[in-house]
Amino acid sequence: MALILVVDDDPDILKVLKANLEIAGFEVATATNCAETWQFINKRIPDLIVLDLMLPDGDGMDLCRELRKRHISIPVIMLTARDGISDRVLGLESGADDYVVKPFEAIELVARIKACLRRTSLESLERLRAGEIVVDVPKRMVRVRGKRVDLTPKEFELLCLFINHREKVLTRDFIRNSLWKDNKKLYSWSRVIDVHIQHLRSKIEKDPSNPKYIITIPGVGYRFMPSKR
Amino acid sequence: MALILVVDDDPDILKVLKANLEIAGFEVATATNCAETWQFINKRIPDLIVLDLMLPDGDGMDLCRELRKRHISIPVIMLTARDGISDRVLGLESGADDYVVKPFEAIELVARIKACLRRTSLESLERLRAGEIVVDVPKRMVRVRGKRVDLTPKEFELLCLFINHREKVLTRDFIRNSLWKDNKKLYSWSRVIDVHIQHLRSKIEKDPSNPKYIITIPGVGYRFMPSKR
DNA sequence: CAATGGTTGTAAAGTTTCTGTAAAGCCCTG
DNA sequence: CAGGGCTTTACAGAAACTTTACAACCATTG
Repeated sequence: MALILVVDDDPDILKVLKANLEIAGFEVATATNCAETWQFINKRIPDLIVLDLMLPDGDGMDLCRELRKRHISIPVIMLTARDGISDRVLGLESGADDYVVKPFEAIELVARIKACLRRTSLESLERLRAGEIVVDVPKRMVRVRGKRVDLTPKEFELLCLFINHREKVLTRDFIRNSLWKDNKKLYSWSRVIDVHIQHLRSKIEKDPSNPKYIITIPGVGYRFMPSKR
Repeated sequence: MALILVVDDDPDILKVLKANLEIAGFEVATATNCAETWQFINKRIPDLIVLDLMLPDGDGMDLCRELRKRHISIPVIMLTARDGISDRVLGLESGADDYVVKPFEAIELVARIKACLRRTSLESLERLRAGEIVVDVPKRMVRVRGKRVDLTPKEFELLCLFINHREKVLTRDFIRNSLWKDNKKLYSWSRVIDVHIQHLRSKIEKDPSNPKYIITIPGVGYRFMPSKR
């Protein structure tokens, strides 16, 4: 059954929700703040997150946005305190899939969770495929020739970028602008990209010194070739 | 609208798929085995093929390989029986663009078909053509008489310049100002341009010593003539 | 008609720039 | 403070660019 991560700073609410969700047949994990949430997510990706808007060490919306930025696209249901319209709009804009206004009936939450899971399981388009490589974006899992491969966040983003722009030549400028958004500055002469390419090759190529997927276009950039049509 | 050819030996599946795809606005043709598939393809090339892996008179992958061998490069979506070994084999062997695991939701298949068509139809834009030469700019790929040709950055820029100014005589001054922007100085007596022309000719001309595309205009420069039909 | 000078084709050598790679340092988190 | 991930650095080798030298060609000229 599906694993639900519930994040709220009120232990009473957590207790009630956990009980109700388990009755409904879900596996339940809990966290009380942003730090714990990340900690959990780094270990195991749940199928859905129930997220309180206000957390002691941060904002639920920021957390949600950050999830999306890292290509973690599992559904998020927000718990908002008041039902001010602005909160709803903000919640949905931040990438949440649904929201429930406190105080709420546990039954309603369960129903929304089920609906959300049903909806998103159909949209399983989050699977990217290129030749012998299969990327399950929500689970952040990559298989190459059937074998599981663990990628770091940067490597994962890089691979997604390549697959979404298959066959096109990506300049280093383009890659830099895609993976190092505004806040993180990166000197134009930095060789980080090349190094990440090196790491990615060593993980997905059969013979990294004779790459079949990530091809170097000297003087320009790199090209991802899923097959040899 | 796009024409989809669905190949499956189960008439029930065919019926369901046909109905769903037509609702989605596609024109649908069906076949139940390899023989029928080839028969159809010889009459009319569809925009996309949905192909069952197991067919009564052959293997979907073989059919797919055969398509590629005949340079029919329309997208193929495979229907595979189960996850597991099959997708490893798929990845290794066939030239399919995507696959869907049975049993599947019709919605997912439609979504994948749309994604696939969107990808491949966008690709046919941004293309330059000149006689037997096809240049795909974002992919930086050049085909001459159907064969792939690798160009260095300077050669590529030079070729694009020629194609964009076809039939016109380009002086060396003009070429120098176009490819060597201000920062890079280039002595007026340098012969670099001639050397690059030489390299380009050796890659795109059938007989480099009797060029048909890049014609020398003595005392002036060069002219690109794609005219031969 | 042969000599001359200017222009282009061509191959090869010289030079510069770019890339692969390993190793080391940094920074954050647990 | 240990470990993992990210970034920098340094250097060797590869690729591309440029120069150079010479042959071929053509037109003009003495």
